[in-house]
Amino acid sequence: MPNGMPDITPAELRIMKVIWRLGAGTVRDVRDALVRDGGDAPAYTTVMTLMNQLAAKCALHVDRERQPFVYRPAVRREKVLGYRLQQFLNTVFDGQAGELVLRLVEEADLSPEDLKRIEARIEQREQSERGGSPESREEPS
Amino acid sequence: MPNGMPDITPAELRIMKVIWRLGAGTVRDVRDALVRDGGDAPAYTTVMTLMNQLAAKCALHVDRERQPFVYRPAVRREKVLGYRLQQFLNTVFDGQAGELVLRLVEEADLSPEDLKRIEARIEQREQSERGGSPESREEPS
DNA sequence: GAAAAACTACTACGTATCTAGTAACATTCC
DNA sequence: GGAATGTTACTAGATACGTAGTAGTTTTTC
Repeated sequence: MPNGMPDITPAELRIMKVIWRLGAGTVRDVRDALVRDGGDAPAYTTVMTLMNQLAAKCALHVDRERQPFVYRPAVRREKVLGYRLQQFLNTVFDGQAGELVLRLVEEADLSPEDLKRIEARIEQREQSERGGSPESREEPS
Repeated sequence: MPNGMPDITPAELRIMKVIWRLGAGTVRDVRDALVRDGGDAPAYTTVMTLMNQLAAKCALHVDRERQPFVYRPAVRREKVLGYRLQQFLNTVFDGQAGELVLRLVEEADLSPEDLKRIEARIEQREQSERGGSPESREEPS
């Protein structure tokens, strides 16, 4: 399967985040949201350039029937973030997910609730690792 | 405190990783290591360019007494990776460390040993969170 | 329906990054 | 010491990215 995940730049990612939040929107919608979010929003035409680039790489879908054009996500947030995470993990931590998690647990700002959730997830994983997956049966000869 | 962390590009980071591994080395040492590591190593002069850039931004220290010049790290691996992680966390996951860790625990390739270590670290953290200072034990009444 | 406003397409420019070459300089080996 | 080899300094080009303007088109508003 070709991976097909579009390569989204940092500036483009900022746009995607707004669109994911809105569900759909025009250039103006996105630009306004950015203005509201933080002080330093790019110019209207800059936002448009980015959104068209995103459409060109199939990260956004454009409805050109409506005027003004309505843009909506063509890739799911989870997919994109997962891809970025994979890239980061490989390039910075050489794929050593253990080291990365350890660091986060030690240094990152995690609430007690976060910690609980994480522990639960680990339990769950250990559980399924032991008996769980139907694929990984081992038949001793 | 000024942050002072040099901004290291992806290509530069590949170099830093070799130098951290070697402890110290010449341009040739690094280039040879890259050749051995993977198939597609950059040209000798490319490696030199990158190493000089790293020296210019104080990520490497150059001993110009020796010939050929000997380069060694001027920043610690932990610091650099930590900085990158912070940046990644903020730009991609909006600082939501919980979400990031959860994802890793679910999807990343973690060995049972990794999981154990992580659990231990979480325990430790919850411990110190409750009691505050490391020495003060809290006995439930 | 004409003026005003909004929107879109196309182009452009500065900076960063990656890559590597060329020429000059130093070292080594007969 | 002179040729061969290795090293360094400087330069350069290609691509990507962020940013935004201008001109032309469409829509809205009197």
